Amino acid sequence: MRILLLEDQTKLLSFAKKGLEEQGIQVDAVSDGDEAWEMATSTPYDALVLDIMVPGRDGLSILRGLREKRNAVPVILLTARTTLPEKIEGLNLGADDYMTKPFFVEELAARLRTVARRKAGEANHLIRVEDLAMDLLARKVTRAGVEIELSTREFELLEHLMRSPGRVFGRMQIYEHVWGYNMDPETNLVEVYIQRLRAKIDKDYDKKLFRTVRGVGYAIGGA
Amino acid sequence: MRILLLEDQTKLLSFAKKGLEEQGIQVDAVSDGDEAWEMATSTPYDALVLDIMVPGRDGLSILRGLREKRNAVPVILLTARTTLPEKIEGLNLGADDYMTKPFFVEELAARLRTVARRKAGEANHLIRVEDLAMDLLARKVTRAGVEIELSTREFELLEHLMRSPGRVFGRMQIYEHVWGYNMDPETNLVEVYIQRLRAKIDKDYDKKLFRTVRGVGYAIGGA
DNA sequence: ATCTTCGAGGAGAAGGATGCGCATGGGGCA
DNA sequence: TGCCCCATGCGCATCCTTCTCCTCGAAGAT
Repeated sequence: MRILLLEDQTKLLSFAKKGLEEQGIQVDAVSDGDEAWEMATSTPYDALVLDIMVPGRDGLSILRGLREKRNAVPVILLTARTTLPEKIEGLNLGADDYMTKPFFVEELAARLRTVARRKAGEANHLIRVEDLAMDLLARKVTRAGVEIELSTREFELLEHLMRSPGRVFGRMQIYEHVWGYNMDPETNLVEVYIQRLRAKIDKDYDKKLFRTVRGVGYAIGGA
Repeated sequence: MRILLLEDQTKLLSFAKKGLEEQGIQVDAVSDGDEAWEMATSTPYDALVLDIMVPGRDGLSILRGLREKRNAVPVILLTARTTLPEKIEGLNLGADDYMTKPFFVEELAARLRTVARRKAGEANHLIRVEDLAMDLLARKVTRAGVEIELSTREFELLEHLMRSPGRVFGRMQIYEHVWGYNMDPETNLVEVYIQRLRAKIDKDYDKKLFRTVRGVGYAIGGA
């Protein structure tokens, strides 16, 4: 799970980030609203935690903007204890939960898992590996936000690999899953398609996501 | 979230109740219109789902009665596939959305969350995708402000696509939603209608809204 | 230890076959 | 008379095969 955390008190920010990461939640931490907006609109997070009062774009404004763009990412708002009306407004705007500062990091982590799971039924069609994202419903793939055109076979092969990042698959295994029948030992289809995916996905980037394990098979990411 | 569900086919009623509750929606299920009226006027529900054709007070009558009492609770109507005029009448009476039976429970749940999130009274019968706008009430479609004439089938196919911008639908899926029964695998109806919509909507514009995903289906818009 | 050799496995490129989706015209039905 | 549906031919993206060249790594020689 990867989230964006917006909070302008840098001390609290780093404290919360650390605590959440101990619980296995990846956190991108920012203290400026405009920066948060940039990241929220360019990265498919599993959830956002937004402080309402921050420099730049405030949390409510970001939330409103996202919902107008039909972005249903789960959002938890952070409010000062006094600002009740804003809580209400936040929930009306489509926030999933709110927390009053100060808070226990453990509780924030628990709520994050809850809202992420609740939305999972609607939104678990996203698979991410590093900066590579696959949207199963829209059948689109992007790397670093740039869309990549894939044919049907290419897409399905990539999907299979991305569902288990880091895991090495043998050729037979891949063939059975993606093509659906037993492999003619003479063919090199898998190699050909791996090569095509490499050309489209790894070519323009320094960081290579595909990994060849000689004599065994292929894996994506996870290192 | 707690809702009232009125549907006279008891089998469908219990099935839908179960499905919605799995998604965390509390459901009071009734099969009689008079009973539904009693409960709707005495309990503050987050939304109502009303079948139009039921024994006792019918769904449209309940809706009308509530609006006359200035009750702005969100309402989704259930209609048979054939009854087009009643959809429009329902929207005119202040319904927030309609669904054609049979429907997928997940979709009903999604729409419930949508209408419940909206502020009461600002029901929105406009669906927009980029510069393409569909008015469900007036049953009119415009692109860049220019009105486009569509036949009934064309309209309903477009409506289905526009309700989930960017999402790719398979031919069978489309056929089941728009035509309502199982597809003869030999027909190419969907292709023909997509082609017609393209001719009317995409032809004169540089930016193409329709997207073909070979071997899978079609989508509209979506970034 | 380091270097050299060699075989198998993998990368890469290119061309033919396939079948999906586009396009269009015509017949049937309210 | 529109609208809906069916049927047919064609073009092109996709798929798969084939062939060649390159790379890796083991094993023996120095």
